[in-house]
Amino acid sequence: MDRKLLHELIEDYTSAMNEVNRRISAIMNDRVHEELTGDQFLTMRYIQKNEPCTSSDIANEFGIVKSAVTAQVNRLYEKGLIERDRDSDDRRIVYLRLTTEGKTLMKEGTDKLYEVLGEILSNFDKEEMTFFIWQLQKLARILKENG
Amino acid sequence: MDRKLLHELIEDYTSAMNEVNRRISAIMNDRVHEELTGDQFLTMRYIQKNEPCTSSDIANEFGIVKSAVTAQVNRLYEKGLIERDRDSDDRRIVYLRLTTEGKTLMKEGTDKLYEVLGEILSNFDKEEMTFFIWQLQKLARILKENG
DNA sequence: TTTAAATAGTTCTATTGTAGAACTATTCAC
DNA sequence: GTGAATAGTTCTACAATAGAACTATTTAAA
Repeated sequence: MDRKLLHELIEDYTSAMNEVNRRISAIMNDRVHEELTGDQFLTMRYIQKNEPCTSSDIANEFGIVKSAVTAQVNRLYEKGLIERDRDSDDRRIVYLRLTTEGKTLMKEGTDKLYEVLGEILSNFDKEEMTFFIWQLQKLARILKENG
Repeated sequence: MDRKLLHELIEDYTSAMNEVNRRISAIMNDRVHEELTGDQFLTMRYIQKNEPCTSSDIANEFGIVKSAVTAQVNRLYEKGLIERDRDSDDRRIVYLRLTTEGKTLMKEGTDKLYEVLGEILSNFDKEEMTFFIWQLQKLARILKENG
C-alpha cells in the first residue's frame, strides 16, 4: 500500500480509537458504574465471569503485575464487594469471589451496561455490528501474535 | 434485534475492545514511546499537531480537568520537552509548544508508530481497513451525540 | 470608571493504578 | 531433605486524576 495513504489511515485509526475510548469511558463512568472506577468494574466483571479466580489470573488477564492486583483487590475487599479464601489443598492460592453485595452491584452494572451500550449499538444494523466486532477480534488476534 | 443476541454482541464487543486496548498500549509502551508514558505521548502528539495550544485545549480534548493537565504539563516541562509562554495581549493564556528536543523525540515516536502500526495493519487490505475506520468514526460520532 | 463576574491557569490534597524489589508461606522436584 | 519454583503481600515511588481554593487577568455591567 502507498506509504502516505497508510500513514493517513494510521492517523485516522488512532484518533478515532482514542475518541471512542475516551467517550466510552466517560459514559461508563456517568451511567454504568457510579460506585466503581472503570478498572474496578473490569476487575469485578472478570471475577463475576471466572469465579472463583486468583490474583494471578487477573494479573495475567489485564497484563499487570501481581502487586498491582493486590492493591486493587484490597480496595474492593474493603468495600465489601469480594471475599477471599485459601485453597485447602494448596494454601498458597487465594480464591476470589463476589460477595452478595458484589453480585448485586454487578447485576445492576451489567443491566445498565446492556441498556447503555444497547442504545448506542442500535445505531448499527446486525450485519454491520457483527462485521465490526469480527474485525476487532481479528485485530486482537493479530496483536496477540505480534506482541 | 433479539435481546439475547444483542447482549452477546455487547459481550463480544467489550471483550474484543478491551483486549485490543490492552495489547495496543503494551506494544506502544515497548516499541513506540520508551521515554514517555502512554498519556504523555498522547499529550505530546496533541501539542505537536495543534501548536501552539493551551492547557484548556488539552483538558477539553482529553476530557480531564485543568489541574490534571497542569500536573502532566509540568512533568513534560521538567523533561525539557515543551515550553510555555504567555500571550502578550491576554496574559492569562499560556501557549504550549514542543522544544527542539520535544520535536526530535516526537519525530522518532511518530516514525516508530507508523512502522509498528503499519506492520500490524498490513494484515488488513485497504478496503477492510477503510471500512473498519469508517465504523470507528461512526461509533465516535454516535458517542459524541449520546454523551 | 469602578466593581463584579468570568476566564486561564496553578497549587494543594487525596485517591487510584501501576511497577519493581524484597519478602513470607507453601509446594514441588530431585 | 534441601533448593527451586510458585502465590501472594508489603513497601516504596511515581503518574494520572478530581476537586476545592487560590492568583492573575480580562470582560461586562452599573
